[in-house]
Amino acid sequence: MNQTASARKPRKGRGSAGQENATREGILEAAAQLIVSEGFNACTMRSISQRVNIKAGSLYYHFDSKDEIVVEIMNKGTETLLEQVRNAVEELPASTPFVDRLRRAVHVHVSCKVDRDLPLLQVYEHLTPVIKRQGRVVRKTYADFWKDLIAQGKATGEIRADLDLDLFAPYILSGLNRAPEWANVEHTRIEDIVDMVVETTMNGISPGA
Amino acid sequence: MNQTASARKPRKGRGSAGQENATREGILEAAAQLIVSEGFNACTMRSISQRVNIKAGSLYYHFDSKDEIVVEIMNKGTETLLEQVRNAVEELPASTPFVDRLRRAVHVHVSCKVDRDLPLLQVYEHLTPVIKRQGRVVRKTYADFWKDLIAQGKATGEIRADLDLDLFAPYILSGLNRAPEWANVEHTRIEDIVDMVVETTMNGISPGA
Amino acid sequence: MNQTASARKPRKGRGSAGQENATREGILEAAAQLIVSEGFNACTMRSISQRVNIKAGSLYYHFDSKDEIVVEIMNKGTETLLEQVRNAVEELPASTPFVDRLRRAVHVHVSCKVDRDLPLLQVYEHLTPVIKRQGRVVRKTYADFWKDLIAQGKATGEIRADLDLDLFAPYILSGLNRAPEWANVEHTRIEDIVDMVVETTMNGISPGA
Amino acid sequence: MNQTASARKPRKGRGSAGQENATREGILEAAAQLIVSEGFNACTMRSISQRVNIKAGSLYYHFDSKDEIVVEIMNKGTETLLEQVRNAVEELPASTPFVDRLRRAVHVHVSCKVDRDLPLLQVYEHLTPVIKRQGRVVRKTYADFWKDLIAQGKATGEIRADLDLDLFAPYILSGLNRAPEWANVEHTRIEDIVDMVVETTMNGISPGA
DNA sequence: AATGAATGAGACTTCATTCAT
DNA sequence: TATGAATGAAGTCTCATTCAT
Repeated sequence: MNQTASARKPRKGRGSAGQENATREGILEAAAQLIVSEGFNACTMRSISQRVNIKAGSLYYHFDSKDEIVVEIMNKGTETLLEQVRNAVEELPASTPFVDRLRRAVHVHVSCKVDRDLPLLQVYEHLTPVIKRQGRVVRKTYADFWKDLIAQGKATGEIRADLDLDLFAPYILSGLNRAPEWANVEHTRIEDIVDMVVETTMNGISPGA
Repeated sequence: MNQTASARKPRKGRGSAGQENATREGILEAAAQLIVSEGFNACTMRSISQRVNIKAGSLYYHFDSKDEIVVEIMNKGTETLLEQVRNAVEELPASTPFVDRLRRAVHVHVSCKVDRDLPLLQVYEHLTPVIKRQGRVVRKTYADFWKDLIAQGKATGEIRADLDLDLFAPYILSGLNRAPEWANVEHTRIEDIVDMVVETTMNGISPGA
Repeated sequence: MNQTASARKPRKGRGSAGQENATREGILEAAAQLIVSEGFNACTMRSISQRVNIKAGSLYYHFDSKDEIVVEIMNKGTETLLEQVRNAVEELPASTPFVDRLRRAVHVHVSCKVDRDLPLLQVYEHLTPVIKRQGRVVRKTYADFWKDLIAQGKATGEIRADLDLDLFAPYILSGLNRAPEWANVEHTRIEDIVDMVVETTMNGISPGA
Repeated sequence: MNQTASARKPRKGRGSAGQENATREGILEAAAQLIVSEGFNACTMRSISQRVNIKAGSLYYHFDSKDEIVVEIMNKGTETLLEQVRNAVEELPASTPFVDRLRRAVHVHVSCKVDRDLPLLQVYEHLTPVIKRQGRVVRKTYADFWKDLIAQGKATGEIRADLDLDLFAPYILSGLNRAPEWANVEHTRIEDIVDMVVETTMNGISPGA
């Protein structure tokens, strides 16, 4: 179910997982905050360790390398986002029209990507392609969710049958992912962003629609 | 026209500007290639200097800092892109319908972003938000071009009057910029990408269109 | 008999010495294997502990320091070697001529130094002079055995009376100790090595002999 | 002629080789001194750099890695030793009997291995097998010199024809190399060592000789 | 007996930058 | 214009060791 979880170190052992996980999560959270607020280069093992109040070397008790930390952050971010969006959409009544499902998904996605309390979800945009590559698998899972979502619209005839989902899904996600970058979040209401995206996505920008 | 030109070192002074510029351009080109092919972290002052066949310290005769190099690359990339796209669109007869202008712009934009011979144009995606911020001004110029383009469509009634360009322009650009990332360039024809983008942008994905 | 025994931790106290010793030996064996197969630097407290299936910190219940481990290995190696060689020689009938005693000693020494199942005996060559210094006492015991052996030859007139044993004994041992290093053990029969050593030692390399 | 020389970095460029080499040599010398006097582990990049009065990072201008330094020391040591011994032997009149050639070679070898002013020549015994392996080639050259030397003795009938040089040469060298270890250099005259080695090597230890 | 977690010292290395020549 | 040599700050990581539990 959780694809990266299985890749985690089996260190924790028996029941003390609570405590163990606390430190691990703390490290991930701290690193994510650093990346998002100060930039990727400012996220050093030393700066991370300071935020968690341990010494730099101690990080290596919990992770094998800085890379492991970064990759786990990246994937956890995507996983969390998937969870949030999926849950929100699945909460909707089965009869909900596609456009409303879409709106819901877009809304949650953008909200999350902009929420300062969820640094893990914003890390992605700060990473270099070289690192991003290590998140392909998880990211594909997320893209697949969107493809499914739209495919359902196709099935009910609410979406054009000839739409190539393999092209369209990543395309729309690219636009959404950069919301924090292009929308001056301070001065734009999320609802306006969502409305614009949903409206143009469904009906396009030509007046005939 | 060249907004960063004023930031250049006033050193050149005499008449040998030709020679000077050659080296400058060489450095920028080399750095861009490195960033694109090996990743931002692999682009060090030394690796750059090797590609230009000089020693690391000599770079400082041409640039004040690495930052200057990177920022200039970034901005030059955007400027070149703007030039390419603008020229292509302006070449069209004045009577060209909006949808064809759009198609032209999208085509050139995507082609450039994917062209391995134009590393400067691909650097942007490899940069961290922290650095990207230093390219706001030039990037705004490029966004303004797109806003203008669409605004013309509005003026002729080919585009819905209520479209908020301040939101829509950066949104569509985000999707386009990441084309190299989401479209498996090896297996997808650029024409297909362009068609999909133009079609959904104009008419949306609902079947009514 | 066991000169390092007195250096051991007095912890064991009670009666569970059997169990205790088992772990101690296991640790020493594991460390020796590591040193011999992966090199001295690869022998860390953690790598040792992994081989014994305990955690690094637990090693300190059995030993005070890594140094203690290494020194004990080194000395145990020498002690074992002494035991082996001495037993082999003492098994010989009292009337055995010197040359055959020598041959026996050389044979056992070289065989042991080359035997992959006796890592403790091969550790010595992997140590730095700084550490080796801590094994002087035990090593002197071993050298004394050889001096005695040759002295017996002197006593029976089978060896030249003017030979300075304090110089010669360590000299010949140096050559023997490095057998694994200089003899390509894969392609040389131990018997050939022994024959060469004994022959040249007894009669020299000049043809007159 | 000099097998490692060609492996050196071609950095120096044109004529300033004198200055360049000075620093390089200084670094090697300093490192060798550290290894010999304080042990291999005490020879860190920092401690080396302190002795040369530069900062640790600056060492990397002259060498690519610590390994390169150590390996070069090791090989330079062997090469120098070869030079010394070969020169000394070749100085002898062509008519010099084998035993005197041998004595000369042994003398120079042992003297060098014991001379505190030639730290490079003593480094070898402080190295781990893992590192030593990287010196095989050069060391083979040295062993070959000794094989040649003895082979000449064979040719003139001064040495037994049936002696297996592939076994004997490395064997005798092992003993000689450890001279500093086994001979208490403070209290033993080098001449006595040499005499013992030459005498027993030529005539063996049996009285018949 | 053993472990989980951490420490502190220090290892090697990289890199942008400087500057006399 | 360019270089050789160095710097200083910082980076990631390793390791022997400690100690409360």
